[in-house]
Amino acid sequence: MSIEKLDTQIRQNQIAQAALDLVSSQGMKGLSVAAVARKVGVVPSAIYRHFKGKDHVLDAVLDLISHRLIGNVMAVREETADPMERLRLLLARHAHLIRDNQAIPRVVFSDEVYGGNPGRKARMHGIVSTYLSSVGDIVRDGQERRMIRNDVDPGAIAVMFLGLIQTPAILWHLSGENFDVSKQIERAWKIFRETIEKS
Amino acid sequence: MSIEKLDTQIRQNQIAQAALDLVSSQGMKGLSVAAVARKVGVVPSAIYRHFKGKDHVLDAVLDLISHRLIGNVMAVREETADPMERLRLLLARHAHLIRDNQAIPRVVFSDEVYGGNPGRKARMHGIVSTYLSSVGDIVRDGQERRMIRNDVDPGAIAVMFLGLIQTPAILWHLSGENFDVSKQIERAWKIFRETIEKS
DNA sequence: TGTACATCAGTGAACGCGCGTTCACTGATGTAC
DNA sequence: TGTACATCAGTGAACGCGCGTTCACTGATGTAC
Repeated sequence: MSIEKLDTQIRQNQIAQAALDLVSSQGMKGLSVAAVARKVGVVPSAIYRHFKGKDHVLDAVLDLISHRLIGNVMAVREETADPMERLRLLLARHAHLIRDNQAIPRVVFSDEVYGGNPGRKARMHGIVSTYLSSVGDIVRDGQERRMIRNDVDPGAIAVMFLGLIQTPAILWHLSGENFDVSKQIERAWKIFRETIEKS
Repeated sequence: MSIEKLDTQIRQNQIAQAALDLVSSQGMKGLSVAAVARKVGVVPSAIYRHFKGKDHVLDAVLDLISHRLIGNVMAVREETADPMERLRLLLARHAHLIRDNQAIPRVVFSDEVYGGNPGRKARMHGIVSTYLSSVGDIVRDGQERRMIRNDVDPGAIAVMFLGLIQTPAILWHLSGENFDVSKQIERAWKIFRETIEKS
């Protein structure tokens, strides 16, 4: 057996990504040190060369999720300057993100963050809050530019916005990936758009 | 130690309720046979007199959740005949339900139903679908009575409706129960109402 | 350019804990006589 | 009304499995000379 050695930094990235993939495909119970190691092509105990323990691997997964969310916001900011268009694109991106990374809802609702370690829960709260703030910023910008009605709180809009995707995402998975997310999102967006757009 | 014997039916109810409470307070990892037994006041192995195994206890929890949801729909149907008012009341009831039973999102997203046993996942899908159908029925009724605009699909409205609650519920928990769910729901409902109401 | 050495990623065996489940038993409860 | 018996809920010890983690080791890699 040829033993290949790689830098800790490379391994950390590989391990975090492998962990995220495992959670996406098999849920939190699929996130075992052994499974991560197998996926990376290494023996379980080798994981401890790069992470202090399983908990730290999970923290790295939170980092990945955080980066994905922030990345989507930055991407739509570059794609267009129109606030309404930014929201529409972000909606589509978020839908894709959750589809590709089913890990996200699973991690958010897992015992490990939802119920366990208070620090991790706070961290997840920070991630979600940051994301909502970004959405709120887009809305506020739209209000200032008189494109979005300004008798509504940007934060409230942001929360509703996120709600547009969550339920379809759940239905999509529960239905065995049969639920038509695109169609639902399209319909919901149409209604949502009329609602908040300045007439 | 005085040994008290109770009917299987009574015990099954006690066990299911204890299990639901445990998940609400400690998450899915708190749902151990030992913990359930302790809560009921019995030794772990006694659980097996009333359930074939832990999986069947979880199934009983699904039953409870299903009944709670259906119960809310039936309740608002009795409270008023006005479709719009029914939706408003259901929204409030659902918010309370999730607050009191944090088990609901945790169970829905748990590996046990979200990823594991396909039968259980299908069952959860049935529960959610039934609930959404009920909401859709209320919407359709409103459309037929010309109180809700009929250029929108009742099902799409139902999904959006559920989305109004889900995100606030998550934020409420992640924030350490600091997020003001009532305020968000109130604002969101106001916007949602204007949107779907026939003008 | 080649060699000796320090560093550290990777290995494999072993551990200990939590937890679901089994099983032979005990003794409370309700019923038939 | 009282007694014998069948039923079955409750007990406690024991098991086996999965899994996170530890530890002494091996040997690949890069560097100093």
